[in-house]
Amino acid sequence: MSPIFYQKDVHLVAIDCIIMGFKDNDLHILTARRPFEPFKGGWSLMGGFVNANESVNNAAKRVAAEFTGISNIYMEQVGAYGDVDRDLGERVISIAYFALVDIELFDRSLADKFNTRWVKVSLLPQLVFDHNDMVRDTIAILQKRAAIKPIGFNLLSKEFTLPVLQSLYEAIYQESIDKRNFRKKILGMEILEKLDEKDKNSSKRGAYYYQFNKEKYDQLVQQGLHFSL
Amino acid sequence: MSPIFYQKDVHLVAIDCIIMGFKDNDLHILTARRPFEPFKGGWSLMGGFVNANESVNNAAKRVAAEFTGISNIYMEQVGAYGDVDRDLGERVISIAYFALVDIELFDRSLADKFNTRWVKVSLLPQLVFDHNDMVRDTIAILQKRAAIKPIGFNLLSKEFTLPVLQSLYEAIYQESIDKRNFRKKILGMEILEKLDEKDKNSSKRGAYYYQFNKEKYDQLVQQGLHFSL
DNA sequence: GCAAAAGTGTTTCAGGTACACCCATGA
DNA sequence: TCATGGGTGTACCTGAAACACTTTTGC
Repeated sequence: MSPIFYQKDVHLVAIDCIIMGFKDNDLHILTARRPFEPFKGGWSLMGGFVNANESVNNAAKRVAAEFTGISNIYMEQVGAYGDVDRDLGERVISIAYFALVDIELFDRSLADKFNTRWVKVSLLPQLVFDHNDMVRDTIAILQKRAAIKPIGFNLLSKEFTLPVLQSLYEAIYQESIDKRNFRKKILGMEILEKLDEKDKNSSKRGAYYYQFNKEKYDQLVQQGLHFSL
Repeated sequence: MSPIFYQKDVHLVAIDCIIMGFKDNDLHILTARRPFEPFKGGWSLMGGFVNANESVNNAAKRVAAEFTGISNIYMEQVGAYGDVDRDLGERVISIAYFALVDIELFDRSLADKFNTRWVKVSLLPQLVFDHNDMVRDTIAILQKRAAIKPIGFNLLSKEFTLPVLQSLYEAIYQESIDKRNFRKKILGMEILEKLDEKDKNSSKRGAYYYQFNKEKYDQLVQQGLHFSL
């Protein structure tokens, strides 16, 4: 009667990573030309398989690091994708994760090695299998999460300007934000530290650099207050 | 170089269902005494394994139906749990789903067959493996989802009273709600239909029955408005 | 001196929250 | 008639949204 008396089926379990970066005022996703059949040459997310001796979370970290050259990447699980014929080659259950990286840290030599490219989310081509679904689900999660948790900073360098931070949130929400309201909100939380240097790359006047202060954020949370953008 | 040249590992993939019902003004979860080693006799969620020829979603539906006798259950994926040693017996990757059922439809004969019991969420005992994590994650998701999608009705009979609906939301949010504000909000959405009959079980005066009207809800959504409780 | 981006406060409005009394009925 | 839960409206307050001008500086 109980399952233990039956032979249980085993499955290939894959990882697919939606690796996101931010540049040119837009969210970008790392994509690769698929080097195998089926769909050889089609655009694909970064993938790999879960090994017997590693946790699913670690497999995701391994895959993300393999394709970016970055360790300690911020990642969250998107979900498991398990249609029988989702991978037309063979039955594979895939667990998707999104990763938020500082695109400056990306190891460009790996782009050649794996034939990868950063493409704007807004210009994403058709991807193989159900990878477009994974991206769609990721963006939905990201929009909700970034509004209530300070995870957006993972997409920026340690030091960033407020105009850049705002354009990041505009890219995430896909809508424009009022500059004064945005600054009021983010500065009002008192989780940013203003630095003395300015970034003069995008204006003559220059914009002050800021840094995210995790200690102050933790205090905020402990006081029962919440991040909200 | 590419993964295809290596032997890929295969895995047992399980389903664990957090099956939720509502009675006695409280959320309840269906639990079972585990009939196998390891942890034989420990409290467990409803589980099963994914077969080679079925989608993960269908496996979840199959498992939920098997233990409740109910088909067409509302379910959502919670996530994949993949620590190497999460199941102390063997390496099993589990995909958790929560299910919202009208507890009236539960087939009580199955409770004996599988040695299951409905336990209040607030009194949940220690469960085997990482099942308590799954429940915790489920409740977090449910609290967010139920606030913006009309999924709570899946926990009630087709006809329900406003006092019952309110106590459901109080159970989900784990906080009391002002009666007048609650009614203002839910009735203001105009997605409920008032019936002529009253429920006299819990008061002498009786409370009117209402029904969720999916058509009206869909209209609401199409107008760009949103469910919010 | 001008173009181009950075920086800065106040008013308005909507929606959430708080709150207390009458009603219907069975026992 | 009384105890019990069902049903109803308003005032207040907080937080979001709208909105325009000055500053800096490289060219």
